[in-house]
Amino acid sequence: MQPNLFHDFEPKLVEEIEKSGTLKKLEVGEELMRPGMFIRSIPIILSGSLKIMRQDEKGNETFLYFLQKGDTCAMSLTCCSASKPSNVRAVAEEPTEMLLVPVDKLDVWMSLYPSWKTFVFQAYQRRFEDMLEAVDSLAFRKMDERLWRLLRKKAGLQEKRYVYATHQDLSAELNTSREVVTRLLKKLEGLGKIKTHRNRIELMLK
DNA sequence: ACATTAAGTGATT
DNA sequence: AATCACTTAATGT
Repeated sequence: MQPNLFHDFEPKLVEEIEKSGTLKKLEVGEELMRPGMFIRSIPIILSGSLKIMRQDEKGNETFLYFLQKGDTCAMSLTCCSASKPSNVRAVAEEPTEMLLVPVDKLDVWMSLYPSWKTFVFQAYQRRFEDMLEAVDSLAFRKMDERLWRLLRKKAGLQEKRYVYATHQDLSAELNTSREVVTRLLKKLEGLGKIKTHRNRIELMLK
């Protein structure tokens, strides 16, 4: 085992992990867990990476985050202790090795080893940060809709009108960059929804 | 004609 | 989607 990975664990804890953990290897694309599955052990990634995704009813998947060397699955931690099924899907992004630790050890180690508590805490913190990023990009991918709404709002929701504003102005209102607005406007123009002029946008409300 | 500002583009992360 | 670097087009003086 790689001692460097567990350098801030108490020797005693490392010993326990080695004793109770089982090694598991996944090839690219192999699934570790899917929504609905119950988990009876939590993984600690030794090498490679796992892609964690959320799945909606129709099977559309949205990326949540990657688990890499030294990471553990925050979902597993909560699912395990609450005996709830998984609500995410985990697939190997590359050949991945991990250590599977039985659930029942968690609580014991939690109270026994401060470093384990820290490890778990940090796992949550990192996951949370990654999730925020995912949320951000999701929220921002609605930019085309936000722009279209803004234009209609500025046009006063009336028949064919002009909006007097530069791309810069619009981008400032939407908290995005001028280039993005330019490109989205061009897209809208291609769809025949608007016509662009200098300092002015013409809404084509048929 | 020249300078300034708005708009368009491509590449990169 | 954001940033950067750069080009091109429109406008004002």
